[in-house]
Parts: sequence; C-alpha cells; structure tokens
Amino acid sequence: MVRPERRTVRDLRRGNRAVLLRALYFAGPTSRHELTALTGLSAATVSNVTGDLLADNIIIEAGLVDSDGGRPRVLLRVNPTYGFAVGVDVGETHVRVELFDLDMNELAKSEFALRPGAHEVDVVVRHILTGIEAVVADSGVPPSKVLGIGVGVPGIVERGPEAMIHAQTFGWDSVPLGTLLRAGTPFPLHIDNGAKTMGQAEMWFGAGRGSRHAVIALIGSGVGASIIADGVTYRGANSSAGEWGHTKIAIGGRGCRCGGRGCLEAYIGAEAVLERAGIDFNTSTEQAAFADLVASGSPVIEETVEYLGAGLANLINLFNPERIVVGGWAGLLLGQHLLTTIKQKAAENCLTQPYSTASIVLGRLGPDAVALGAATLVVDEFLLSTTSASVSREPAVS
Amino acid sequence: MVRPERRTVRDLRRGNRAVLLRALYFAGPTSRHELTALTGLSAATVSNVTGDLLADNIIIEAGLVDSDGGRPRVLLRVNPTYGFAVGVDVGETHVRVELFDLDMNELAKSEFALRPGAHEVDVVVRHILTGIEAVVADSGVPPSKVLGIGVGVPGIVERGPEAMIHAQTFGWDSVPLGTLLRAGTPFPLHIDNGAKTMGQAEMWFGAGRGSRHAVIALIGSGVGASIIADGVTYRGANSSAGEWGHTKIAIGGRGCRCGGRGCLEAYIGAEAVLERAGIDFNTSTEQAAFADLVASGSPVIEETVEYLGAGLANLINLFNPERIVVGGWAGLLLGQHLLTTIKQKAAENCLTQPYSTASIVLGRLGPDAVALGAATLVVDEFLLSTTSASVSREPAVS
DNA sequence: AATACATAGTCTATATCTTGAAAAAAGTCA
DNA sequence: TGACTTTTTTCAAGATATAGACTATGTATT
Repeated sequence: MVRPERRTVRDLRRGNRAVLLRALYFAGPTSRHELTALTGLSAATVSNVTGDLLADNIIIEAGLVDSDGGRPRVLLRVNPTYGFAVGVDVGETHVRVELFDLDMNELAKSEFALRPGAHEVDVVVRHILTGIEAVVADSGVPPSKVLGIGVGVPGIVERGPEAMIHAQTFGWDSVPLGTLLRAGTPFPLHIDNGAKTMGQAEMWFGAGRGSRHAVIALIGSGVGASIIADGVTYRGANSSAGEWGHTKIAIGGRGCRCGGRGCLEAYIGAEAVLERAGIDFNTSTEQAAFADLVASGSPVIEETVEYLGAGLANLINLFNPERIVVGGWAGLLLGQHLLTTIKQKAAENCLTQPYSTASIVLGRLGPDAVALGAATLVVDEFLLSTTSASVSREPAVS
Repeated sequence: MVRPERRTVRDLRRGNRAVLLRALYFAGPTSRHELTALTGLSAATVSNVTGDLLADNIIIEAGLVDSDGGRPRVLLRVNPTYGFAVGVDVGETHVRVELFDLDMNELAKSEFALRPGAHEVDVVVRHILTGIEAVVADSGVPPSKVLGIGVGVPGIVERGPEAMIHAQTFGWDSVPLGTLLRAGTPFPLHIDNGAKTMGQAEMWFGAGRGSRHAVIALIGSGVGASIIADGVTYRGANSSAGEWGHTKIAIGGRGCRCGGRGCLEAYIGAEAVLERAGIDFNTSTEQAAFADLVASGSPVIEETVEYLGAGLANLINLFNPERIVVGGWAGLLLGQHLLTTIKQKAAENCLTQPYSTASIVLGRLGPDAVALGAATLVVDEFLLSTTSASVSREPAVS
C-alpha cells in the first residue's frame, strides 16, 4: 500500500539524472536549453546533471546549432558506444542473437535453426550461449562494455533470478532459464516473454511511438499480446499478463494447442486457420500457405477476421488503449489485405466510446523485432540506473 | 515517455509526508518507531514529518503502549475528524448519499428512489445536490471541513472537469455531470464509474485488502469490473478500462442491452439470466426472483456459471491478478451457492500457471460499497496532497 | 531510594540537492 | 568595435534527510 520512492536528497539527483538521460535518449540530439523544457528541470540543474553525464562519458556533444543571433546551442546525445546490448529471440523455428549499440544499430548477428517441434532445453541454451559469444567476438566489442543480455522466449516467464518458464506449446514446463544461462555467461540477464519484448520494440521504435496506453497484438502461429499501461509493460502479479491468445471467445468451441476449447488462438492463430481451411502444411511452408489463403479471400479468412475483430474489441473494452498495433507475421498479412474489415468488425463488437478513441494500426518492425525488443530491456535498465558508475567520482579540482 | 516526478527538495518532503500519512492511515494507530520500518524513512525524518502533521492537526496522539522496559511508545493516528468525505451512489433504482469521517464511519445518510427506467439527468442531479446538503446539515459537520464529494455512476466517465458520462443502459449519452454538479455545490468533486468505486472500497476495506493486483467483478443487473494494477485503479487512456460486461464471449450470440451480440453481460447479468430462464419480473422483484432461480439449481444457472467461469478465466489470463473478488448482488448470490463450481469452470478455461496464483473470493462489503468507495476517492486525494494546508506555517518559536 | 539499563523520540551538524539570479560565454548585427 | 541576443555556467540561498549524539521516560536491580 505504501510506495516509498525517493527519500533522500541523493535519490533526487538519481531520479533527475534518469529523467534527463531518458529524455535525451528518446529526443535524440538536443541542447541543454531544450532539455529544460523536456524534463521540467531548471537550467542550472540541467547544466549540473549533463556535466556529470559528460564526465562519465555517458553522453557526448554532437555539434552546434545556430540560434537567432545568440550563442549557438551545443547538442547533446547519448554516447552510442558507451555500452552495448545483446538481444536474443527464441522462436519456434530459430534462435536469433543480435548485438546492438545504444542507438540500436545492429553490429553483429548469429542465428541457429531449430528443427520443427524440437525445442530441447539444452540445445536452446547452448545456441543462446554460443550466439552471445559469437556476436561479442564478431563485433569486437570488449566484454566489459556489454551492458547485458535480453532474451525473449515463448510462454510465461516468472520474474526473479530463476526466470522460470512455462510454455505449453513450446514443450517447456518449469524451465529455470535464468539459472541455466547464468551458469554460462557473466553478463546481466533480462528474460521476458517474446510478445512483450516485441511490444516494447514497437513502442520505442515502431508503430507504438508516442502513445502511453497501447496493446500490441502478436499473431503468428500462436497468438499473444503485450499491454502497455501508462508507458510501461503491464505484467500483473506473476508476469503472465497479456495471454490474449487463450482467452475464450466461444464456450465449448474449437480445441486449442493449449488443451483448452474455444480459445481465440484456435480461431485466429495461423496454424489453426490453416487447419480450419483444411490445408496441409509444415513449419517451412506455413507462412506461404497462409499468405495464399489470405489472398484467396476464402470464407475461412472472413471468419478469421470476424474473430480477430471481436478479439481486438475485447482488448479495447478491457484496456481502453489509445492504440492497437497488429503485429506478428500472420497479423501483418491479414492487416495488409483486410485492415478496413478488421476495424469494422472491431467496431461492431466494441462499445462506441472506447472504440472511437482507439486507433488500430499495423506493426512497423520486421522479423527482428523480438530480438530488438529484448535488447531494449537492457537499455531500459541502463537508462534507469546509471548511478553506480558515478559512485567513485573525485572532488572537482578548483 | 519522460515522467518527472520529484524534482526539488520540497517535493521530497511532500512525497515523504504523503507516504507517511498513507502508512498511518492504513496501519492504524502506530508509533513513530514502527513508522520508520513501514515507510523506510529514518527516525529523524519520521520525527520531523509527524511533528508537522501534528501541528497541522492532521494526525493526533492515540495513547501509549508499553515497550519492554523502556520509554513507552506514543501511538499516532490520522485525526478522524480533521475532515469529512461525502460518497454518492447513483444506481439504477436509487441515489444514495452518505457522509463519512476519515475513519469511514457513516455519520449521515440520505436516499432517494428512482422510478424504474426513469433516470432523467435533472432529477438525478437534484437528488445528489439535495442529498449533499442534507447529510452535511444532518451530521452537523461544518462545510469548511468537507474535503470533497465522490460520486459513483454507471457507464463510462471521462476524466476532466466536465466528467462527461456515457451510459447506454442508463439512458445517458454525453452528460457533463461534473459541470452540472459544480454549478450547485462548492465542494471539490471526484466522479468515477460505480464499479471502480466499489472496487476501491473492496481494496481498502474488503476482500481485496493486501493485494496489489486484483480484479473486482461487479455482477448485478449489469456487469462491470474494476481492475487494480499495482495498487492503483487502472483507467486506460480515457478512463473507460474494465468494460468486462461487454466483452464478447460468443460470436453472434445473444443480444445485449448495449445493442451488441454475444456480450458476457447477456449471459451472466441478472436481467439477462432471468430473461433466459423465461421468468417475468420487474425492478422491484428482480433480486428475489434471481435468488429463487439460483436456489432452484436450474440448468440456466448451470449455463450461467459456465459463462461466468470463462469470463473470470479471461480476466485471469489477461490481467494475471493475485485475487479476483466477485461482488455485486447477483455475483454474491451466485458465489454463495456455487463458488466451488465457479472456480472449477474458471480453472477449465484458464491457463494453469496464472490460475494457480489467483484466488477467487467473494466480496465482503454490503450494498453501500459504491458510496463508500466514492468517498474513498476523496480520502485518496487527501492522503496524496495535504501540503496545501501547511503552506502558511509560521516559524517555530524557540 | 539510588542506580543501571532499555527503549522511544528529538536535536544538531553535515552533506546534498534544486533553484533564481547574476555572470560568463559565444555568437550576430550595425 | 560595441550593442545586443541567446545559451550555459556559477554562486548564494533555502530546504531536506540522515547519522549519531542526546534527552526523555519507563522498568529492573541493588
């Protein structure tokens, strides 16, 4: 009930430092003057804090800009090579590892194919660990500058050092991925559900930018969602919030991969849609088969859009977002052909007021969004707490 | 993206003051010593801040307690008569106005019946305003000590001074209740959806106590929900979040009062259940008829429980709460007879992991919960910002 | 009764912090 | 060169939390 946040005068500086750094990160090259407006801090404080950050080499100067007949403004920006973040995407068909600088430029990449249906824990762990070593070596980044590793995985990820994972459709039941990975890598770890990391990527760099309340719907073979409440990924009590795919849209309806009946995923997940249409496929032909089906205008697709619209309407009614981002490869295929119809079906199934204030848009990031989003977990942590670095500052020489 | 919270040293004090006051409010009579543990503040700061609060008469001493052979502890508590809050419940059949002290003792009450289906705006507004005057007069509380008025109403309440209300089932479409009430009363106003105010009452004083992530389901003639995320009522972008009753549980299913089809409310709302069972009733006999039906073990009730279980499962999958509180008169009737079955149906329709960490319990507050919760809106605001009162403090005499 | 001990609460000195105002820096313009 | 403009830094003032010393107020023991 009580939430003690900032207590001492020093926490004040820590907080203001974080606020300023975050503003600088998202606003790009910016002058101290503009930062006063962006952060609400006084010019004096901005000067103090930026001074600290410059001394720590966390931010750097980035050129000058003329002012109308006065002293030119010095632009500041986050030092993109102050540190680096690794993002890992554990998917149904692959393990993908990428290394980014703080500007989220991809500096190295390593990918491993998974045999369909074969997601043995030790294989995946080995791929992740060798991938990390590979991208660090390939990029030439000194290990001391790697801020951490972000990992996006299917299923429910419990918070805590163990990072216990429950992923029925993936064949993982109570896998302590955090413990397993920590044994093989010295870097700080951040593990989260893949739909949530993709959601954060869309919020930071994609279709979600600028909104504080959003839902990112991830529709692929399976179905997930990431809920952004007041700018922050909503996790719930045990970090399993957002399991949209297994909400019931029909009592006693179609069977689902999760073992239940009537799940939304059983109607709009690509795998289920292809099954409903009676189309044979395997993992490698799934996307092409689905694309053909969508283009064909089959009645199965009509029905799928009806269910998708209702599913989105439920999200709008429950979460009242400003924006819904439809993502995932299947979601993008459906959206590219049928966004108008999807919106119409959503409107039919939604209360007027919340529907009218929500916009439904398509995701803008490609297939690397999960890994990118995983890396943003590391950056997010970095932006929050860069204070440890400045602990051993020496008194200024006068 | 940037959330500047505390900036200056003064904000620090304001924040710590609020933290301490809130701790004191919810922990009840407590010594300064215990408050250091509860708030994380140092003994010196607790002493300072409590000194301020005592001087402002916001808190008072409440007796002594022996310590094991040392100086006895002085117990402190919030001064229950420092201020008073009015709660208003606008329901389908009545307008209820109650006045509470800060301990939430009811000091006065005023109630007006509404003719079934007759919710003319001006009538309701007049009832509210005369009710406020009546409870203030009856209680003998000086108007200067009334901290504000909380109002719980059906439908969607937009934030902002107008407090525009959209309540299709109530016959209100874009009613600026805030503007209308402000013209007739000088007190600060807080207007919110009734399901949300009831939810806050259950969180503060009822079955929700102690949980940070919870959903309070309100099942009466209609169906609503209040979502508590991280201890705070989740409102979404435009404060309409939590419209659980109109989420779709069946594509193209039964017609609903909202004009849509397949809404959950059309299956578990008391009005809809009675209709499905083919029972004639009017507003005054509804509750009795529903109670009889529940007791009869009719197949309609079996079906209702099935839908209710699925609806709760959807909430658990999406929000991952620690606790679900089933409230509202119809919800309580169903729960009292059939809680085990409801839980079982929820389990069948929910992912294992989130279900296993969520407990489903019955609401513990009576019919006054909406008004009580509305009054807590006022108290909540009071606990956050009592600083204005202490602006004109004089320097202490030495 | 005097003394020792224990616990609660307050006071003081100190190190920080943010800020407004003044000063300095770094340009343009005439 | 000097007036002017705009950005950034410096400085003094005011406010805060904290550690640790100190005071207050009991019980237990001698």
